[in-house]
Amino acid sequence: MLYAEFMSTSLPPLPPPEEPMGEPELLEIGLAEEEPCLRADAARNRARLLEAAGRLVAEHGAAGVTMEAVAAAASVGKGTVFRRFGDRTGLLTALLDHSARQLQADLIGGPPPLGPGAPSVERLRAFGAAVLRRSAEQLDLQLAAQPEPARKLDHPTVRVLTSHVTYLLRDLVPDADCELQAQALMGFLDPAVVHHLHKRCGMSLDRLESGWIDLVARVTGTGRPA
Amino acid sequence: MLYAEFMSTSLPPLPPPEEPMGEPELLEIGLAEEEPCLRADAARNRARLLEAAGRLVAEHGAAGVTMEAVAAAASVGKGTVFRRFGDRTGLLTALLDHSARQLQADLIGGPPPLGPGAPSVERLRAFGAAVLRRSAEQLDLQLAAQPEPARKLDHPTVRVLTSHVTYLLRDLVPDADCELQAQALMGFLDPAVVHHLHKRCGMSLDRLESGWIDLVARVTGTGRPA
DNA sequence: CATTTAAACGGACCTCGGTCCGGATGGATC
DNA sequence: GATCCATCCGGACCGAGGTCCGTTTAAATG
Repeated sequence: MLYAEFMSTSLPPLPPPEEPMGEPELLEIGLAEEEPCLRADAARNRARLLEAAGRLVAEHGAAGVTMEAVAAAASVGKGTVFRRFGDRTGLLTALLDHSARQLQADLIGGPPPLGPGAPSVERLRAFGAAVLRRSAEQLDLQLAAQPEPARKLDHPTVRVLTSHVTYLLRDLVPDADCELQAQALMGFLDPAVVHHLHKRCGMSLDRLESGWIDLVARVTGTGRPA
Repeated sequence: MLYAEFMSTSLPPLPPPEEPMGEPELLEIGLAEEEPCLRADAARNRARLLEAAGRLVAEHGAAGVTMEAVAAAASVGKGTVFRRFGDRTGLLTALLDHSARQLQADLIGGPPPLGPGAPSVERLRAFGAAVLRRSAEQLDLQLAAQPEPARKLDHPTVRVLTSHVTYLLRDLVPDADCELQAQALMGFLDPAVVHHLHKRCGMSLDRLESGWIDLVARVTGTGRPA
């Protein structure tokens, strides 16, 4: 099964989908689809809002990003913020969108070992390292952007990553229940876990990365890397 | 190292503690210590509030448990609810307290395979099954009771369970970084994950339980059970 | 241009979690 | 039983997220 095909059939709504689906070229499968065409003023305000939000994060941390504050900083009405981004989570997620797309692009078409070309085990190891690094960089934003627990795993961005892991696992341990094992692996990369281990318990990122490598080795039954 | 000793030294605040610590008998290590002695009226109100909250959960689900509603239902002032339980999370957690204590007691002193007496690998399998069952029963409450992501893993109740898993892993894979592997295992049992897989994706609890057994086998390097 | 309309705007308004503080009260002390 | 004070009580109050709706405006059409 082709990667793009797998990703597109494994992503859609909850009940596992059926339609075999046609073709690749659908790179940004799981990200907020570009609002097709925004009216000029809307686009301008959207840009203003993102810029204002970014500034607020830089100045006061994610906690300082109040919807009213953002609206004010962008000289825009509060309602506009909600219409454009839905809710606070949506706004914060939009702030992370660039790096999320970058990661996805690297997974799908970047150079090995993250992208295609390397053996699946190595891709899986590189995946964890990349996500760990990315989480560490933007931890407060990542944490603040999480929706309520009941929905966090429904979020397209997360599902794309989980699907990617599932895809790699299918290659490595075809007899296992890869969706479940993928979920277990992803759990380790959850921003909340990274925050707990790294910030609260003071573990180094290197240690977390080693933990990931080890975990991958155990789950896939491959030996530790040389 | 004795279990109680391990649990008590591995639990305290973030920076890994040192003091070797004295002795066992400290069963309820990680649960909200009983407020020593409550004034008569305070105790009465506390009971009323828990009863009212329980009723509201039963009637309208966890989402229907508003602090003001609980206060009203218990014929008590809103401030009283917060003084007693700190915040909404505290109230919901108190509602889960009984079952949490029960689980802890079973782990520490219950019959095998959950309690001591069985081989560690079997205890670990039983642990997952027990947590999975418990989560499934009280999913909405478990989800609603979660504090903000940045703190959820600091919660004593969670730390006790994680420590338990770490303890078992030390016996099974002494050379691994057991704290990290334990965290990975615990991730699979997170209510958010259970909710996603069971409710949203429609996987059966049996399937999740099998996934756990398999995960344990992989992480510990023991074969699948007979 | 004039017209039309879907889309965007903005801020009043609502709810809910959480805080504060002046007043009431349980219970220990004498 | 009178006194005293730590504790508790209650509800006014605040801030932040989220909704609503009457008004404005971009831009497509003729």
